[in-house]
Amino acid sequence: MAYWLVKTEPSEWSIDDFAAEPGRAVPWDGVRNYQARNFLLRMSRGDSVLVYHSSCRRIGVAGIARVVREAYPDPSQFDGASPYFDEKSTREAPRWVAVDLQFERRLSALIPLARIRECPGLEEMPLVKKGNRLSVMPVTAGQWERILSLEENS
DNA sequence: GCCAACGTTGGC
DNA sequence: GCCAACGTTGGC
Repeated sequence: MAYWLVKTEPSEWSIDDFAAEPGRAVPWDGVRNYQARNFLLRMSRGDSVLVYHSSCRRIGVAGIARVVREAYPDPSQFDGASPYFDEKSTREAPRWVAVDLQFERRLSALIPLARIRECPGLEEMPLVKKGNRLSVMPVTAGQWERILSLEENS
């Protein structure tokens, strides 16, 4: 059992969208960064995922999802009508993968990025490092515990 | 809207 | 293989 964090712009897909269809396996597609892709490849069914809202008014961790399908070729890379189309990708050798995530729960209150920055023990998260742009990242068990303790203290 | 930081591209 | 130019990310 491993822990992860994924970023999403809530205007595209938010924790509310997850909550609206709690039983659905939601394809987490459109990841077009090799480092992030490599983390998707390492996800296992049953892993827990923090859902983080970025580029919005209330930035922070909003909820938790679960991996329900491990990495498979991201269909959007073959779709000429998709913004995620990649002309250099082939079905024989796909470049990009998706996983499926399922809603687990909302946090009782969103944990703002500023609080995560302040929290001792979370300094090493790529999320809070200067210039970070990684949209899929691993979370250690200790970091997971600390983040969820911020939920209790809110 | 601004801008720093980063990844990718492409000429050489 | 280097590196400048460019486009994108993402907090503020």
